[in-house]
Amino acid sequence: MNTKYIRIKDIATLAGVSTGTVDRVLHKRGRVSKEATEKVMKIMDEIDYKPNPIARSLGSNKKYRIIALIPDPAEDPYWGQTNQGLVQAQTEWAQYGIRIEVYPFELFGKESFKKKAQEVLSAKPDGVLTAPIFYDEALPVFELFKSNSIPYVLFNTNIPAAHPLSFIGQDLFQSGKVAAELMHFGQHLNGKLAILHLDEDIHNSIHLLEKERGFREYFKNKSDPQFEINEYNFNPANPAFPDQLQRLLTVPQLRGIFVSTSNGTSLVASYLEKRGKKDIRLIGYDMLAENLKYLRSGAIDFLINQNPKRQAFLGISHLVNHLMFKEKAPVLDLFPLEVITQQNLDSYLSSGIH
Amino acid sequence: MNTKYIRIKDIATLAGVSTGTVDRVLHKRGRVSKEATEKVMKIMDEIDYKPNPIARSLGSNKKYRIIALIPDPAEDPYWGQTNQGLVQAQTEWAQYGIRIEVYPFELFGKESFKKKAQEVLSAKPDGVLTAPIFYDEALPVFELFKSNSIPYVLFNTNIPAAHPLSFIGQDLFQSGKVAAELMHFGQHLNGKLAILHLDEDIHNSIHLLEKERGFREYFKNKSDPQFEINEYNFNPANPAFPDQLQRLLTVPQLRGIFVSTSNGTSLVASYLEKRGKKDIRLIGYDMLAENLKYLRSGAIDFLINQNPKRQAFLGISHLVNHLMFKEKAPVLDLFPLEVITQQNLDSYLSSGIH
DNA sequence: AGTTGTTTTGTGTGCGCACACACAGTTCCA
DNA sequence: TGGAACTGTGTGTGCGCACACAAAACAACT
Repeated sequence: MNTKYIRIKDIATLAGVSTGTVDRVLHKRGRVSKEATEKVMKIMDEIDYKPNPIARSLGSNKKYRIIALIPDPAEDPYWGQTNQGLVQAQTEWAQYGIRIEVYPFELFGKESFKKKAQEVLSAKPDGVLTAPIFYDEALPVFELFKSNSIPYVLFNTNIPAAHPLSFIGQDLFQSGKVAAELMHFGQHLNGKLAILHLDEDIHNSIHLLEKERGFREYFKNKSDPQFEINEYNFNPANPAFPDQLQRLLTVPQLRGIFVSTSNGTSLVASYLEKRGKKDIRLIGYDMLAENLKYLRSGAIDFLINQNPKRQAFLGISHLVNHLMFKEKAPVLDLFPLEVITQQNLDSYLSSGIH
Repeated sequence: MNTKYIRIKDIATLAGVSTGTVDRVLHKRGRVSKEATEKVMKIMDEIDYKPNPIARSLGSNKKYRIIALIPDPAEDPYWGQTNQGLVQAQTEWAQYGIRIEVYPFELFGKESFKKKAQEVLSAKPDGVLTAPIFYDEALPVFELFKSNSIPYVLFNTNIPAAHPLSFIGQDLFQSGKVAAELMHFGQHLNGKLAILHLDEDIHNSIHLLEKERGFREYFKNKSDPQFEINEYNFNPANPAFPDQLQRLLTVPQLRGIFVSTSNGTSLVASYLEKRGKKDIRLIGYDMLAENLKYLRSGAIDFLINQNPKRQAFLGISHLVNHLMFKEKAPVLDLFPLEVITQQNLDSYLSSGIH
């Protein structure tokens, strides 16, 4: 159990060349004769050389610039939490010479996204972290990143076709199933359930549809109480929205509402509370301040935590590990589907990011 | 936003001394005149010097030995998971010259604990991670550690009086409340609830009593369905145990069972399944293989995840950061009270340790 | 053989820190 | 008054690696 680690110097000795040559072979910098390369390669095959990441990052005294291309954090509390993760990552990695710049785009602005993406490109960062919420617009951007060999990590919404260095997020289909399970649990009366999408353009929002699909899937072979499931697509920007919502709440035998977006839940909760919550179960997403308020009051029964803060933080970490320590990031980093209740809420708040 | 970081050399220049002197002041090695110390201290006050942990660990090319003093992992699946966390920590930190040794003691053996603790002491490790499940026996051991200035981190069970470098675990009182909340949720009939402790010596097991206290606390101001709560202390080693359990399940109007230990839950579940689960809700702890089986089958409704694996892993990490990077570990690292259900189970399993 | 150009190889320096060691200055006592 | 014993201080080396640069080897021409 000797923990004596092999150094470049050792390889050099074994191969009968100098450390410089080994270095060149390791980094594929060329300028090495065929013979020397082979000698080194042979030793490398025999020995499991693991470069010391600490010495590596000390030696190559590089500064890295990472750009986060995300919806404007000021515009939306969910993305505000994302931003917190970035700030935390910045603090954590600052001493290693990592600089994180945020390029915000408008939450519902596809054009804004495209424009900012271009800016990111011309800024030539060492790495990019982004949440590709517009599928159609995102894909060509990643082609550009790829051809400029800028590594990029995705979070929140996955686009496997983009072949990112890493994706960080949740299994949204399964997330819908969890919501359904919680909706179903302990119910003893037949009735109706509502899936509520609060978005401007539901058809371009795969992530919401995935959740709905999971939700419905769960109930396919459940019959204990019999439920009729309906979905509603409301646009909060629509003036008729409050009316639509009011009407929804008066649907007879409504047993529960599942809100697929993090922002809408508190709104529904407020309406529900106003007219007296008559056993209508409410399930939504994320620990936004507003949501927590209604979780505490009991208007919201469960929240599923997507943990945007940690998603962002880990996104940066994966990039840093890739750039700085040449470690390979997990292609898929799926977060657990955390169930937040009135009673475990504080334990989540105080635990920060692990 | 200049990320130019301050080095020892810079401080030396500013203070008008050499780097060696600064080094001595920083490490309190003595052999420095009052004047020089003051000069350096003055600069240190003005400037926020953060030593580069990377260079630091490279420079002081030290190897650290950490001993984990835990119940025998082979004896018990819960502690088996703990051990997995240690293995993972070992892999992670091996390249930094950290060696982790496990000193197992018998799960119910106080004498064994004392004996092993002595061995740990004479092995003179650089740090110790331990789960002090025997309160009375643990305290004097920590006194010894302290007087030998061996830093120690506690997990699983907290003994604040031991003043460890760091404690990692959960708020057990709150954990009981979460269990109660889940037990209460969606119930609509009056009846009885059982708290089940499966332990040899309940009175020395503060952690179980804490959970019970939290459980009862929750129901203090709940009356929607009216519950009568009884606790049962069964000793699994007792031959009468199966009978006792059988009898418990036939208690009329029993609505739910809360098992305070991770191991017992699956046993109760098996009995429950055998006689047909008639709406008796079952809540227990931890993602042990057996528990997961019954969670999947529906016999167990919820598990609260104490995450022994991550507790152990982070325990080591805190120690390493303390030893190697001289970072101060959080005195209290409380984990979130994770609620595991049939549907989010897999997302937890696949996510590993974050 | 000499010059120039090209490829290959080795050596040196620095990253920021820890720590050993050497040196200068002081004290103390024979 | 010389030397030992001690104190304060600065310098030097090494950690393992990356990378610049110098040196060497070779090739291709005059």
